[in-house]
Amino acid sequence: MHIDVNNAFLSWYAIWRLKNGEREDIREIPAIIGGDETKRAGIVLAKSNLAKKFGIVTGEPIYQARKKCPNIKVFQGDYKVYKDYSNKLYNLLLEYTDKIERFSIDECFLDMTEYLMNSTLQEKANEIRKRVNEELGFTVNIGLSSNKLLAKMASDFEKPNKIHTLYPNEIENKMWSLPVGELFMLGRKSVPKLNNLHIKTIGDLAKFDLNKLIKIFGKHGKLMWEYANGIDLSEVIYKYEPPKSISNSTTLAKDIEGLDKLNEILLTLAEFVSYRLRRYNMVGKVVNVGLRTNEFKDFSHQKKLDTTTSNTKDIYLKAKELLKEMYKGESIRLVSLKVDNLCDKCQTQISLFDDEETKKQEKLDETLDKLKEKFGYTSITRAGKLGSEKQIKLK
DNA sequence: TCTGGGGTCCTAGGACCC
DNA sequence: TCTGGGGTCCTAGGACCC
Repeated sequence: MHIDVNNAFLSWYAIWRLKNGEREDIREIPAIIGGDETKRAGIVLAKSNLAKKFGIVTGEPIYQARKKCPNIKVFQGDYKVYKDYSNKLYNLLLEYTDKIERFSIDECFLDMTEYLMNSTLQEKANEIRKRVNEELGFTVNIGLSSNKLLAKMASDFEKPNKIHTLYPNEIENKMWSLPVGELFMLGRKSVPKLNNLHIKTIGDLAKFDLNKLIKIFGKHGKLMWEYANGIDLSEVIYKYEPPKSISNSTTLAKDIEGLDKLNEILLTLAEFVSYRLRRYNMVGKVVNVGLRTNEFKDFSHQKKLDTTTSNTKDIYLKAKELLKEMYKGESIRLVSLKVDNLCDKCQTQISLFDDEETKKQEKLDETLDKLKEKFGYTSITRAGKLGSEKQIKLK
């Protein structure tokens, strides 16, 4: 079973508003959830069905959406609200099976093979659909099949508040006539290449020569052919999976130039990334700094650390080093900082060079973290980044 | 006031080793 | 007799997802 919340961010924000005394249901008007335009984050994150009728699509700039529908209402939404409703949904689903994969904040896969008791999958799905609507106040689409890929494709059929099946014997009828870009994992780069091979529909792809696809697309070629034929052997991953990397990035309110200013941003990011790392009780081995120029050119550099760490200072110093070697004076729009190759802190060996300075830094981070937990993340900050604080926002 | 943010996985080239 | 054949690790860039 694949469960997908209809217009998740917008629906959730709508019911939160209603609960907080607003009369207007933003699901019933042309409305979108969007980022902050004054901070150059003005893109459409979710849309109401009426907004969709104007041709507004997720990911496009808000100003473009306004051109399509001049009296569209724009809301900024609230990530905490989304998380809250996502958890409510998850808890309801736990009544049906504990084999749930949280694929994203608004999508779940349920392995129902051992949990049907005396009812059919259809009956269970219908009960879930109804209960979510009545008890939580929003709607979901549910896809049913014998594997994850087909269930996911099924939940994407007609919306909202609907249940669809896509069993192997239905593939030809229900899936093969769709445009090839509708297939999961076929994005905006692959579609034109496939079209050039005269592959327009998922059916065309399914019947295309597998070896040719592998020659052209490598592993991805095999995957897309299997998906087009409804083949997917992957399991529902319901056990906790620790993250493999942790990153934060920020689009700056204005382009900036110069190492000093960029370093300030890096420090803010290093503080946040390492704070999150410590909250997971993990350490990382690789630091990666990414930049986007005002011309939307992306580049990045990465380097291994001598020892795994979650220290703000270690990560910041390495990031600074990377920035220095990659920065050639461009005008910068976005800065990102990622810590990669993570592992549990308790599994790592204590470094031979775990000197006094490292212990001091750990103690400092620990103290700052406690203050942040108690008084809020922004309650305390480093003097070295006071200038950058207003230019970037972190959740 | 033109184009977010957080992830995972893959590929290709180069360094280095025996 | 111009310069083999494995392998691993590291890095940069890119595709895709929600």
